[in-house]
Amino acid sequence: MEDYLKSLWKLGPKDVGTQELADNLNVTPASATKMILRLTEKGLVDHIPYKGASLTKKGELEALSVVRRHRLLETFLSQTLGLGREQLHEEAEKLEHALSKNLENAIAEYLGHPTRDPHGHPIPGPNGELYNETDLPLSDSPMNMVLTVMQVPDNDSNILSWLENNQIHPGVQLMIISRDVFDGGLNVTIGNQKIRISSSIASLVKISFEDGS
Amino acid sequence: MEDYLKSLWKLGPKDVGTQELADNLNVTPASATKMILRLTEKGLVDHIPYKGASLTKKGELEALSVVRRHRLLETFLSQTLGLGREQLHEEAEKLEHALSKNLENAIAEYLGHPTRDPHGHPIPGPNGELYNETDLPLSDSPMNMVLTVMQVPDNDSNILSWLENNQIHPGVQLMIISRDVFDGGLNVTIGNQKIRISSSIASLVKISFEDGS
DNA sequence: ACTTTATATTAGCCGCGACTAAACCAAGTC
DNA sequence: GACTTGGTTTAGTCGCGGCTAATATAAAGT
Repeated sequence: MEDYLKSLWKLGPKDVGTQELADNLNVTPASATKMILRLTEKGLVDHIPYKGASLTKKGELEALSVVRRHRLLETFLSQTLGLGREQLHEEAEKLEHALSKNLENAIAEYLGHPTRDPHGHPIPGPNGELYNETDLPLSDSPMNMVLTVMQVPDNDSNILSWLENNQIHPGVQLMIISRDVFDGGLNVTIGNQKIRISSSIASLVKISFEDGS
Repeated sequence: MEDYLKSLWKLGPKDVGTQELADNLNVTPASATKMILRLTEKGLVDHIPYKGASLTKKGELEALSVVRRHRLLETFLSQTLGLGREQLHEEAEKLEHALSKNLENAIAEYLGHPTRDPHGHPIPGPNGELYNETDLPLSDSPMNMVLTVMQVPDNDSNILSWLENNQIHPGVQLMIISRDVFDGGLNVTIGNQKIRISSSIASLVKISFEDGS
């Protein structure tokens, strides 16, 4: 149930189709429909048959609570155990549903109430507060400017490992040198390395123009 | 399922009755019977109808794995977040089922492969190894000897809070001054305090004669 | 030996979350 | 306007883990 709310949040705020939701959760469309009905019953979701589903205010708060637990856990596991960024998502995914409010608070306290997880994703506050998102996809960013990496994806450990191997993670600075006209691939400098980033990956990395500190 | 294995282990190794098991898990006897049948089916439990159930070798290993996760988590949460001893059990209870082998290993590594949890309970090894238990109940211990507290109970936060308030926790040294003939209550000195410990609580505290270090 | 009593078990139900197979709807095509 | 098509929903099933109510069994007392 919490997984469905989280997916609806991630795929939203637009109406999400059954298929899309099901794919996201590795579940059949039939299962998704059934769950959507249950969530609608509980007042967490608005559902227009044959159209799609979206979170109600109540559902959104619930979803943000799950996201908060997830990202706090990632931060906590990274900080204490030093897990690699590419392992965090999977572990947090399992633990998030078993995290009590108490422990959530203790962890937040311990970490000094962080606002970003190790992938750079914003951590919702205890009441679902989420500050305005201003980071931009690397794929849409201007050339020849110093850019600070702010966010990397969390859910694909292959991509994450590749990024890690190329020193791309939050806080790192880089510059786009050229952009391939045909496929949108980027040539970037990072430190004194030059690497090429495919457009599909570049669209998953978010940057800001300011120094990320 | 894991909870049933854990309870059977805790109440064992004797045959455990349906009632006793059900009480331990806050569940009706009917539910316990049903689960016992399922576990028997899986080869984790031996069941003699109307008699009781006990773990098979396979079931015991599974149970020990759960206990290991539980106690590692308690140790981890205590160490990192500084949770009070009386909060640990409840939180670990929830998380233990969601702890991957990977994370279990990482935590054990981080903690330096501890052999006791914060309540002094032995932590089974990764393959279920459990060293010989030599600690004795305080209630059965001789008077006028320096005793080292080795274990306190983990599952009753009221008792645990009381013990904590009276400085009784693993590592502390105390001495039995006198034993009530009628109810078995103990008068003990601990530091320069004198306190009385009821026999029911004394039977839950385990000690050793050696220095516990 | 027969009956009482306490404990165990079975039967039948519910909710969650998954599945397959079949029916259904909305859209775009001919 | 009828038809194909692709996504959606419904119907029916399963396993897990709970429950209540009814039944069965073992053990103990008369």
